[in-house]
Formats: sequence, C-alpha cells, structure tokens
Amino acid sequence: MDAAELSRMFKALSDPGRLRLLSLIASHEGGEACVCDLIGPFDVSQPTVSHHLKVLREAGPVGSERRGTWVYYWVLPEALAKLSALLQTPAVPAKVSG
Amino acid sequence: MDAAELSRMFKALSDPGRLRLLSLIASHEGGEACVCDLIGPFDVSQPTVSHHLKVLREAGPVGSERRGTWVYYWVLPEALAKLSALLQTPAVPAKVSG
DNA sequence: CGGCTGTATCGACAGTCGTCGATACAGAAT
DNA sequence: ATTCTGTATCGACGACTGTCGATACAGCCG
Repeated sequence: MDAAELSRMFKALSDPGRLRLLSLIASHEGGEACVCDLIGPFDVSQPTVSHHLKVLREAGPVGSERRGTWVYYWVLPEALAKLSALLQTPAVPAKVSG
Repeated sequence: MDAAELSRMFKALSDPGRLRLLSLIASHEGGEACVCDLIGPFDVSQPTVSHHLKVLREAGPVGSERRGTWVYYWVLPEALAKLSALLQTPAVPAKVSG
C-alpha cells in the first residue's frame, strides 16, 4: 500500500455524505443495504448517491452485489482495519515514507 | 466529532504529498521537523509545502511552533488515534450516523 | 538601521469534485 | 414483447483544490 493508494482510500472517506452512507450501510439490518434504502435518508439525488457508492466501491471500503432487481452494498471491515492500523502506528510509518 | 469534522480530517490525509509530509515529520529526528527539512525531499515549491502544512495543522493531525527563525512541525498521535479508533469499530459507528 | 534567510500569504490558473437532470441499462411482471 | 421499477451512466455546471511565481512577514546578523 503506497501513498497514492492510501490517499485514494482517505479521499473516499473525505466526504461527509460518503461517511454517512458508510455508517448507514454498516448499521443497516444484516450489515448490508440496497441502494433504495440509502436514497431516502439523504437530501441528494439518486444519481449522486449512486456516484458516491461507486467511489466507495472503487476505493475499497465497501463491496456490492446485484440480487435480482436490487443492488446491495456492505462494508468491508478489513479495508478499514488497514487504515486504522496505519494511523495507530508511530504515525504513518516507514511503509509510506520509503 | 461529527461527520463534517471527520471528513475534514480524512480530506487532510487524502493527498499523497500530505501523507508523505506527515510521514517525513514523524520519522524525523526528535519527532519534529522544520519546514526547511521538508522542502528538499519534494518536487513541489516551498509555498505548496507551506500550504499543505497549513491544511494538516488546521485539520488537526500536526502541531507547529516557531522557534527563532525556523518553524517546527510535529505529529499529534492523539488526533490520528481518534480516526484509527473510528475505523476499528463495527465500521463508522452511531456517533457518525446520529 | 539595512540586508539576509526562512516561512507564510496572495492572486491566478488548470484540474478535480459534488451535484443535478436526462437518459440508458437490468431484471421482474404482466 | 411491453411496461414498470431500481440502479448506473452521461453531460454539464459551479465550487473547491493543488500548484505556481510574486510578494509580504518574521527573526537573525552585520
């Protein structure tokens, strides 16, 4: 994991809406939510929600799958754990600086 | 810590240059570095480095102090630890969603 | 004081981001 | 097949970001 990939992950988390999406997904029943569950709670349009979900998906911290009509999203704790570990260390360690 | 403040922290970490700055500061002798130590290793100009340092300072994860001619920067592990803790939990917990 | 060095701010510019409405695609039901 | 609903993509727009050169500010040294 280099600085570029790291920064991509952080960038995905740098939008309040995406943080709330992540939270909403994680706290949803069964640990997953379909897009239709995520559109209601937000003031933004459906395309915008879809866009944010795409950003999260491509950055790493969520997975998704189509099941018939609906598309479900869930949080990938491993991806978040990696970031967490990096922040815990003596502060962004040699892996990044090298 | 609400979603807006969280996102500000993440945004500060969402630039590869700032991540490397953070790493450089943390790994520097004594845990702190003056700006002059940070300009050399980068391809960007001094004003740009200064700008990134300001972003980091205002977002939280670094502190700074002028000592005579030089200005020193150091990492604030507590700020990073907060983020780390949030990412560790069942994934961006109730504090954010509420 | 005047000049020198380290750092910050300013103004400008290109590029990216979040957002939207319109539209296309996917699957289910009739 | 047609139609309906859920989701994704497209094209466009304003706002923000990273970057720079020029310049201002701060502190040291003659």
